[in-house]
Amino acid sequence: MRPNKRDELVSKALKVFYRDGFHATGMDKLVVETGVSKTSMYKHFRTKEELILAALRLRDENFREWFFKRINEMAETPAEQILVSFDALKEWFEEDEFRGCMFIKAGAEFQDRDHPIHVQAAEHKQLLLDHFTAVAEQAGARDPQKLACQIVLLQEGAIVSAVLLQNCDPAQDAKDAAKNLLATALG
Amino acid sequence: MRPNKRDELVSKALKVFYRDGFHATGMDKLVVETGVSKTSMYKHFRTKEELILAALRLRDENFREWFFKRINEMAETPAEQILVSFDALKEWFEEDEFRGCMFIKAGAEFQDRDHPIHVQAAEHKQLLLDHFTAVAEQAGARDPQKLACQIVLLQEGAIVSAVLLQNCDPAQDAKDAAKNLLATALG
DNA sequence: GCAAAAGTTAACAGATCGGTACACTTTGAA
DNA sequence: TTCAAAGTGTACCGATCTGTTAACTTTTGC
Repeated sequence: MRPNKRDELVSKALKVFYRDGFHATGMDKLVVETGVSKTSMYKHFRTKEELILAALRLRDENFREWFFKRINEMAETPAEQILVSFDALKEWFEEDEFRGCMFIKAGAEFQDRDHPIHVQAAEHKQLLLDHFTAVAEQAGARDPQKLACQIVLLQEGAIVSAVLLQNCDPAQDAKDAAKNLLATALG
Repeated sequence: MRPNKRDELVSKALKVFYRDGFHATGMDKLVVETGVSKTSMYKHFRTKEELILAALRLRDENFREWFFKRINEMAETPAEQILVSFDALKEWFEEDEFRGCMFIKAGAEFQDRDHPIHVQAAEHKQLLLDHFTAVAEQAGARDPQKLACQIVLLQEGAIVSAVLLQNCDPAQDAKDAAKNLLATALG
């Protein structure tokens, strides 16, 4: 199995799953949209679930890499990095292909807490939380874990609001709320 | 058509959709779980989509009624009402049957912004936003709309975190963040 | 008590689901 | 050049999907 074909499949499947959802995307649609034959798909992945898990793994890597890189480009100090994370989110929200958070959607479609897909979605959120906990520590927060929970909570809320609400600017609102939190947690 | 049978169907279908998801719930499963014959279902609703819309309508009524009633029981002043909304959410999170927000899930399974189900999910969020905008006005906030957006954003974030994160207390974290916001918006 | 309304069971369409089987072609390295 | 690995197309499997049909029973209002 040449690894590039497999990666190509996962990368294209990711796009379709993100755009159309997991249950709503059948394997036959993936054959058409990815250009990879069904036989080949089932050589690489024994089940649709395995393919979804691989797509989520790739999404997790891609998103965190982009998110943290963008944050580092925009700010240097830990406190500023927390704030500009909302500017990065805003850029994401304004993309044409923006369709909300893939892991919130995965958790919504596979609700059983023991389901591998739900578990993997939760792991992604935990990784983000761990990152911002470290940043909050560097920033000298009184209670870094709590501050990080609150920042992540604001991020989740901004994403959901960006999907379901119009006529408002959730990224900006969340950023302003974060400013308040930082002032209290650091002051 | 006796209205109570129809209501019974919608009410039971709501439970199944909430527990198992929309795409994952077939009409045959609904026949078994609701005890209503398939023929009768399709007399009341021409399509599954119409049934989902009716279930979401009921959920919207039930949830807002419960939420606002619980808030009014716990606090009298507008500012306090905003704060105790997070205590009400916490009670919800601790229910055995808690499975996240039905409207976030509906928006996640039906992503097209023009899709009737997505539209209806967005309307629910807008109604919540309108309510808290009015409360923020009563509380004398400088920018009631913005404060309400932020409060709702914290609520959404708390719900998502309650679903996907463990070992943390999103309702409490969100409440503390809301305290900060209120101090700034009212001070 | 009787007709109409509302309900039931059960079988059935036609499409799609995840997944497999088989025969064939392309690719890459020895 | 050759040969195995990897990929393709297509037909197919049984199950399940949304939705329909027909014959029958229960409930309800008058």
